[in-house]
Amino acid sequence: MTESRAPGLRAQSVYRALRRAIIEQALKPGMKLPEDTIGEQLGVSRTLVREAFGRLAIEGLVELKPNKGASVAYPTLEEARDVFDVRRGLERQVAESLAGRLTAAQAAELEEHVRLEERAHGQDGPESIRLAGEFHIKLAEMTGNALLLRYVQEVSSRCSLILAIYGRPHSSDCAVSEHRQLIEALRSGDGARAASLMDHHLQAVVTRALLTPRGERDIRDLLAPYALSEGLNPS
Amino acid sequence: MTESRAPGLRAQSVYRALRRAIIEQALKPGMKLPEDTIGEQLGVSRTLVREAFGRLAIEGLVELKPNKGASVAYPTLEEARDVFDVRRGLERQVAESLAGRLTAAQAAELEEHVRLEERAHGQDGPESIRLAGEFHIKLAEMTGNALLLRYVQEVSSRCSLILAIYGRPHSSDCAVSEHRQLIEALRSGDGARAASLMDHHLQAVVTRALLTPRGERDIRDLLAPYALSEGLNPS
DNA sequence: AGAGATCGTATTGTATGCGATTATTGAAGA
DNA sequence: TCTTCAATAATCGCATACAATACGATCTCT
Repeated sequence: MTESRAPGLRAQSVYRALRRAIIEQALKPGMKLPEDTIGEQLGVSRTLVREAFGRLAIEGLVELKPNKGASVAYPTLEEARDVFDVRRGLERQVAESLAGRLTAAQAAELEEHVRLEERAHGQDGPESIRLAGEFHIKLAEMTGNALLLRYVQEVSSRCSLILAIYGRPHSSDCAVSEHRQLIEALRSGDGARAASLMDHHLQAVVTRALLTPRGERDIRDLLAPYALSEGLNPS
Repeated sequence: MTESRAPGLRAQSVYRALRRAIIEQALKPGMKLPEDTIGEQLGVSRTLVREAFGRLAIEGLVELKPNKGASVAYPTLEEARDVFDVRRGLERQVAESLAGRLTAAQAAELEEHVRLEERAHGQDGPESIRLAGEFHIKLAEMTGNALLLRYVQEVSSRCSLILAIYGRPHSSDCAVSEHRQLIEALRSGDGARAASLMDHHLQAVVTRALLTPRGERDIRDLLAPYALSEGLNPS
């Protein structure tokens, strides 16, 4: 009696565990993911691990090369742009769909959330990042459109991964004030304005996080830590 | 030597086979899908079938109930609306992204495609439906955004399934003329107009296919074929 | 010593097996 | 005849077993 739960639930647990581990960067981008090691660690067989891998691969969080196994995805800058573009489109739709249809309770919930964000601001903990992400998820939930929610969740995950790779140390990715404005626009029922705000907000995230040219900017910066770890002295 | 192909390829074959079978309604909505029957039929083990099921479940083509197995999805009208809503948003984005950026070759390809559609019009064969769907896929491809393409493919599949359930006999789902107008708008670079055309085009598909109230409209209509097949005589 | 071949090990891809859960059949009782 | 319940059969969830491939180390030959 290890802990036999409902069927199909352990599979999902594995999926969720890996997903979180990737997003929180316990598993770093590019890292190799051997099936049996992970299965062993999580107390399940390779079967379930593979199942989780399949799902994560579809969501773009792991890469799955034939006969070579799985590794944490390492999106290229091009893929990153694609993801952000789609995300903007998706969340624009969220905003349009929500404008003027927000119940009082929902608006209150959002404002409470923003308050939490505000408090967590300053501390650069993962808390701040998580909250910022959850704000967008909450909005998607409120549309009542399950598919839209799923897509937003997916692109959000991928964005986390992307920012982990290409983002600045901690740019506190979402500005709280922008969230506030957005709520206000949604309340007032101005769909076009809400959509536009959302669009610019996400665009701002990209520029703040510096998804711009950078990238293979300077090889020295990429190599410096390795040099140090080897006791070498970069000129 | 049955036909051992590259590894991982058979898994995908199973996925594709099932996907097509569902979309072409060889496997009808709601139909039960026992793992070993299908595996036997396709010459693979349950393992690969399950893998395919997982993917198809994510894409909303099969439903997967714990301990009860898989069946072809039978979307509710609500889910159907959600899917079409998201699709409109997604394809709006396709249109905006493509407006003014169409190369001459691409435009030519689209026009050729529309010509094919026109020819296939009239015959109500599945050919006509397939072509109409492919037009939208082609557009998504041309954006060069892999994620956007994937999402559009997914919602397209689901729309096929939905129209199979709730659609009129054969409403020849896309009007050729609307495709023509759209191409013209894309050429001229008028993004707003292209987006709007796309939006209305897809809206028109919904109304043509009668995704409106209907549904559990009249039980007699649903039962009539069964009565006939039993030699019964509906009053 | 270095380049290349060869063998062993690790890891993946797929099939099969076992226990558990659910569906189905049939018989007994009302 | 209809219901109820039990036994059996079918199916699923998951682990394990086996085959194929890729990776790495040793060994050889120049």
